Amino acid sequence: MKRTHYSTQITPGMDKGTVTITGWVHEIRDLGGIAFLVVRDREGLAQVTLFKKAMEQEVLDTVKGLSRESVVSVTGTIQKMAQAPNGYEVIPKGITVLSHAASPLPMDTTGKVDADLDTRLDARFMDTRRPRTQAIFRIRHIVLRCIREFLSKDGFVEITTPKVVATATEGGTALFPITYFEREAFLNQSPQLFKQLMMSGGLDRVYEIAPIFRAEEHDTRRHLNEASSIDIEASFIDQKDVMAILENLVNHVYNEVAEIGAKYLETLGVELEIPELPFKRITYDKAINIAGANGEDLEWGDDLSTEAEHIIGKNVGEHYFIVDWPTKIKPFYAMPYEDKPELCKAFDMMHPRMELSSGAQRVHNYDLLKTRIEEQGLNPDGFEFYLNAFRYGMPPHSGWGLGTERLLMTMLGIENIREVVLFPRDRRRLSP
RNA sequence: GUCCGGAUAGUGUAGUGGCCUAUCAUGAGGGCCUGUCGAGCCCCCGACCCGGGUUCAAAUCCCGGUCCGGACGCCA
Repeated sequence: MKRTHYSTQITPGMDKGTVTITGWVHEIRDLGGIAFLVVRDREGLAQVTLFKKAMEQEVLDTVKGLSRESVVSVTGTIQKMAQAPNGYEVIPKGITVLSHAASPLPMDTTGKVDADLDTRLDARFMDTRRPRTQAIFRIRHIVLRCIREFLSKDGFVEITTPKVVATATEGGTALFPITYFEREAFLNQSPQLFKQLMMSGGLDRVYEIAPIFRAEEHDTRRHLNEASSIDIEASFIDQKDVMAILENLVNHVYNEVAEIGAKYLETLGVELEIPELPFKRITYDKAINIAGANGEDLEWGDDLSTEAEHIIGKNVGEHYFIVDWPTKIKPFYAMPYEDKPELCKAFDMMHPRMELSSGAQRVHNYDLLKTRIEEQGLNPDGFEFYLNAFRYGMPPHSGWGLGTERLLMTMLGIENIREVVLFPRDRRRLSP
């Protein structure tokens, strides 16, 4: 039962060697006197060939009783064979059925018949057996791993902040209320306040990759109610510095995926276009002018509409930053320019299709922060745990949050955000 | 939340009033076949989302519901 090799670790050069492979019955092709059993594991496919005359009856009986997607262990001899896929086949000595799969299957795993996304998500355990779906999640792993490597190398300390929080007073998006013993609590919408606390806390540079929860009833291909956010916060640097970190990170991730994930990109039929450095910078003023010149009129101080994002994205054609936003449409913690306080040191990082990230230099002055909270129509009393950290030595600092799913879907040209999350949570789906 | 579109075998589909005892593929069951690789061939099984209405006649038209897709809105 114990595997000696993944399917792709076996080579024709191992001719006559004995191996044990494990996996799922992908297909059985019975030609009469000869039969082919294709076993699929995480890495690929292996062909097991049965010459019926030369095979023990026990092995033949086992194969006869096999259903597609059953889990098997096959021990046999490697046969170098030019006609076989991968140049080798396994001549079995013994086949063990570890788990018998019922039929009919909830969906096809071989690529012969499509399934709707909804069907696939209902049967996600089977959907991820498909090479295509598996490729997406293997790339997701590469992305997350190399982000951790990149930030760690750059001096960032990985932290974990609470997802269960007490107050709904952070403003903006709607929160999911939950019951916390005898009190009401909420699922956190962002690690923003906590990562800032750690600037006062002296960690200097922190990052977190964790779920965020938004109770908005948005129902689009680029929104989720539970998403994964990549957040950084760093002291003694400004918004321009963290923008440089962000664009370098994105460029690095693309390069790593192109190299390490080449096999999976091929499975997906994706030719990665690596975004060039530096990303273009356009001001908010220029952004609304571009939108206006193309028929989407916005008042100064409006947030960008979906249509405006598309127009500007098409106009720019590659990753870009929008900088110098009106202070009033950015959160209270974005730092206003000293000489022009109606603008702030906030930025959005955009892919032509959608927003990927937003960030800013933060307000680190207690009085200004308190004023800004009030100006945004919020009550500073609800922010005591947060504001307190600004009273006893808070360094200037900056940071951003980057949507993992949006990074992935734009990278891979995937239309629906649900494709890049194993078990997406949206307006309707809560299971599995 | 608003608007638009949709729901037919396990899966993906064709079918816009009678020719539907519902198409095709895949799949399941059975059979033939010693080099398949989306194997091939033969037989067979399996479906009109739910409720109401119109009509001589409804998968098809109308109304309500449920579910799904898309756009927009909402969105640190």
